[in-house]
Amino acid sequence: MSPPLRPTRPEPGSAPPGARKGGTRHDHIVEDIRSLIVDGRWPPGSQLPVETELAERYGVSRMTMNKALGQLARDGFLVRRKKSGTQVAQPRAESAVVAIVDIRDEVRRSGRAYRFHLLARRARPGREEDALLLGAAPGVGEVVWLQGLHLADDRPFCLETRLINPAIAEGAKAQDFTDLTPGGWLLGAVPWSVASHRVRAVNATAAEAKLLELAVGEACLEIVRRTQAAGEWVTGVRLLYPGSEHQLVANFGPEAGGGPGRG
Amino acid sequence: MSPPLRPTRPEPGSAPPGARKGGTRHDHIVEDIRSLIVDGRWPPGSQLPVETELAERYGVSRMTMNKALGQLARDGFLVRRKKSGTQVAQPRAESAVVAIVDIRDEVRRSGRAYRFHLLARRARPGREEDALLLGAAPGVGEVVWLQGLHLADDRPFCLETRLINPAIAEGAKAQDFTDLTPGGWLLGAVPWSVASHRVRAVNATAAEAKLLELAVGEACLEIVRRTQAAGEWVTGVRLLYPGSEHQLVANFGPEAGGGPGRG
DNA sequence: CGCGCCCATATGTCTAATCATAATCGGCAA
DNA sequence: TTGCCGATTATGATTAGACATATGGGCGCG
Repeated sequence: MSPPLRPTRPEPGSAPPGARKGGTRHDHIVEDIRSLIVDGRWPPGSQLPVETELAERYGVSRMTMNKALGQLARDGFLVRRKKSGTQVAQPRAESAVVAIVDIRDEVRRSGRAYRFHLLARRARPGREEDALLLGAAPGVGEVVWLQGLHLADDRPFCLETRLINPAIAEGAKAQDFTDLTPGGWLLGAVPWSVASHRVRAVNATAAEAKLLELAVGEACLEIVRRTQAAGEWVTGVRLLYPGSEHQLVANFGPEAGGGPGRG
Repeated sequence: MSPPLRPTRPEPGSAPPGARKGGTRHDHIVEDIRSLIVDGRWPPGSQLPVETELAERYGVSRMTMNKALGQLARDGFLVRRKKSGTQVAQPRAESAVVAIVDIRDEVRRSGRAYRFHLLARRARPGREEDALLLGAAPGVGEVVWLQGLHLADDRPFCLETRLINPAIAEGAKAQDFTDLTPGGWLLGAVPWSVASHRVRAVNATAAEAKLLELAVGEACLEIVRRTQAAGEWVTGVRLLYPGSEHQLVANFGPEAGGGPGRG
């Protein structure tokens, strides 16, 4: 069950108390310990010295050490239990997180020119098939349906099909989406959003293939995002990427922690 | 650009100082403010009272309030800048995180019986094509190559192709994978792992389609995971899911935060 | 009127101290 | 030997106080 060698009381490797140059003290400590763990110098399951001793070794107060250890625990690198002390966490599952980023940023980051081309827009009553995009029936009210193409260097990059709740996102009927993307506009117009995502692989239909300039049946990455605000649905969108064009990438440590920025 | 109504100094809604029942004080405050934000009562961009005032209203010290606000800022709900004070964050991008979970857990959670069927295993010198799975050349040493099928109720669920570094993962040549999955075995045998993931949509080749009992060319979700330990590659794996079978789901708040557990 | 300096201010960080909580360890008794 | 119970101990939470730092706005000078 357990590897042959597993130390029990690791030393805080190369951590001379006065050797930091930038950042705050507990940030420095967090980075130091994180590297010790990721590099394998502190294997999972190994016991850390007690808080007071670590604080002494790093030359900080127990509170500062506590903050650093608490952060590492919150990020999934450490497991802390009363009395038992602090241990390096075991990698729990082959889980990961994948970031889905904004399309415009994505295109621009790849050094290509971004453009959005609105293909169609209609205001119509909600239908039953809309539930596919929204997860639930849109209700009796009117919805705004639209379809557009995200272009990278004027070549198709992603096909967007979207439903907007005009009751919440006013102006959706009037908004000109020739330059601004519906997503970007909504982000500015709607107060808040909680969303759920679904990622699948699908074969391109004839219509989709034509718009994306693909062969019929080519594998595409489908991302469906449903956004809510204050309990009401705001928008449902289906993004279709050619499989050859797009990929989701994640680099991560033990659990999922760390995250994008760190403040 | 901005919504018509946007309060500037919101009140800490239903937060009487003595009305908490469980959890710690700053956890309670975090939950309270989070709900205020998610419910839309504190719209993005609105200014919060200063730390000292909030601390007074909640009946805690500034340190505790600071901890709560710092946590909310770390999770992306708030933006804090010196002098300017604390504001509710604008939803910055249409970004999300998607969790990739362990296959066995995944199958079992869907109520089906899980089984792994090893198709082939070979120990051979590293080749140049292995870089596709590992990101870099495997070096001069020997590698263990294997292919197997994850079955749900004895029907193909996922095709796994894997390379293992036997120098690190000893026993890879001898291990019997008829019941235990290679991924599960590696997690127990190898001390630590840092991994990178890539998710794409691909069309099934003839060989893949036959193994997964699909039509040739059917869209599949491809997940490539490269795992390292102590700077050395441990394993590279390619998981191929039929697009109709598999989907990745994410539910999330404003940025990516919140995460799995919080305690 | 415009530019730049200065300071009030709000957050950021850190400390020492105290109380709370939980879990382990060891002793004691049945 | 076994089981229970309390003492020990390590983390967790919280507080008041102090200093650091950045910055936005006001004020003065050119």
